[in-house]
Amino acid sequence: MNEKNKKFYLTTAIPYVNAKPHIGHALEFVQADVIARVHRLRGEEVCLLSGGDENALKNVQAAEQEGAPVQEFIDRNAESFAELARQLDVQFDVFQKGSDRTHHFPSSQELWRRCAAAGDIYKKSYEGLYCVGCETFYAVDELNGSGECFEHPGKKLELVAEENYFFRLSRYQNELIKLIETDALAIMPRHRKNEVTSFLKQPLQDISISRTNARAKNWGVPVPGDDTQRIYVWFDALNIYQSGVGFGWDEERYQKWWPADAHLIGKGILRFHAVYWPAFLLSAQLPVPKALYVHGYITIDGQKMSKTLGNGIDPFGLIEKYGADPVRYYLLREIPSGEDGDFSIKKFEERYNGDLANGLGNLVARVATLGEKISPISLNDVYPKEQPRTKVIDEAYEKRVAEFRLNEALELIWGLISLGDKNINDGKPWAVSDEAELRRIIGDACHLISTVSRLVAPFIPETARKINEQISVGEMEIIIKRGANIFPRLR
RNA sequence: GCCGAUGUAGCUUAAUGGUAAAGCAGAGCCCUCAUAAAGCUCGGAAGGAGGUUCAAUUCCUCCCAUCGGCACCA
Repeated sequence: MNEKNKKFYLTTAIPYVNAKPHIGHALEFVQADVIARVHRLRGEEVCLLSGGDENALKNVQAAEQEGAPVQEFIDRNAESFAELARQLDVQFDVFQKGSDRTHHFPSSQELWRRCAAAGDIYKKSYEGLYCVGCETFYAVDELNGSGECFEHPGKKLELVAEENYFFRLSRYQNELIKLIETDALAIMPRHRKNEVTSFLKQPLQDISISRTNARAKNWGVPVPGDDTQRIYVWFDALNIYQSGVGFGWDEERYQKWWPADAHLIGKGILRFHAVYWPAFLLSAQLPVPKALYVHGYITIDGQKMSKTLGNGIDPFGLIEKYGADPVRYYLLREIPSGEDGDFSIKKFEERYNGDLANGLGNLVARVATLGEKISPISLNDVYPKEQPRTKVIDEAYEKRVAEFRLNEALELIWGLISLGDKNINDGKPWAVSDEAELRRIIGDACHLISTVSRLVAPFIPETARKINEQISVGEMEIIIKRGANIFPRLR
């Protein structure tokens, strides 16, 4: 296989930047980073994209509430997301902002024009109950007993008719079903795919893809050829996946990267990615993404994250206290990749002490101490006996990553660590006086550790680097140098 | 309410139509190279009720609980 020339284009969801990032964003960033690093280590050319959904009305409202100019507000929040990525050691190749007028605006307008050219965009008037206080539309069942919104009781809602542009989603129903059933657009985990296919059994209704300037507060991408309307945020935000790699402004770049090999998203936005987005692309006669990886949500101490409970965990504080790798490790190991998971400081510290300090860190420390005296060890003196086992684990690992079961990939690696500890206990190198025998035992352990380091590298890159500083298996010899404990035990 | 998913040891996760596996936590033993680390042993589980089957944790039905979606809200 010629993997050297393969490209791999992965995206995170585009967070809307009306507030600072929380631990859920950290989860998604880290998961994406691991997948990207795995492909990079295979020698593929990788592009990992994130960005900011900045054209949403919520951003405008949040900015107003704070009394800040909208652009300034979203720039500040978007920067906070980018900063989180940096602190987590997450390497984004592109961070595409939705408010970028140079690249993103023309790109979204191009997508619009293509859909319009296909005859899939038409005007229709829409009627709804509008609360002036909230400046949003409400459905009847969202209102209280007297037909008023909960935020502004006593205030009558207005029946507002508005003319918007609609997208002929209904036209793509059959194509979408085929796409998803055949896994041309693969959705993982499996039950998320079922959710979408069952939704697609219902007749699809066309969706509105614009807002009047008044409702959009003159914020967002203008509709091509109609400056009284703005493009609806979802039509626009999804296109960040394309605008970030050149669609509408750099054809060569676009051809190189598109279609995306995978979009990593949270379960709450599955429909937009599995139905609306491919439909827009089909209409525009553009390739659709190949896969969706869907993760769950994080609870804190078993409870939903909520502002009113104030139980949010600040990812920045966590990284500052424990370091990036332990945070990455927890999110990747404790949270099943495609499911909901829980975060608590107690569990975090248990994972840290159990897996990182007593497990990985301790194994490296004991081998480094035992081996330093006889370093360097010539590879001629070593026959790595765990090689066959390593190979099996290697294959299983690849499979778990491809299936978006990152937590299980880590579980496999920790099995190898356990084996390393057991081999040392059995070999009792501290009691061995025969030097050849000692070299054999220690060399073996070093081989195993270097495998662990290689496998663990996409997950906890800084740790892999630290391991290699202490134990490095080269072409000819193994060099061992005892250093500081990689994960000092907590307490 | 409708549609869907999930429910396995104290916790986090596996596998499986035929004796339910692992890690952490707990108890005991043991080693001493290592971060009062490691290793070994032990106890401990399938939400509830039915059904299909020689046999169900696995397939089906119902109920309960949790979660998600129910479309122009990101």
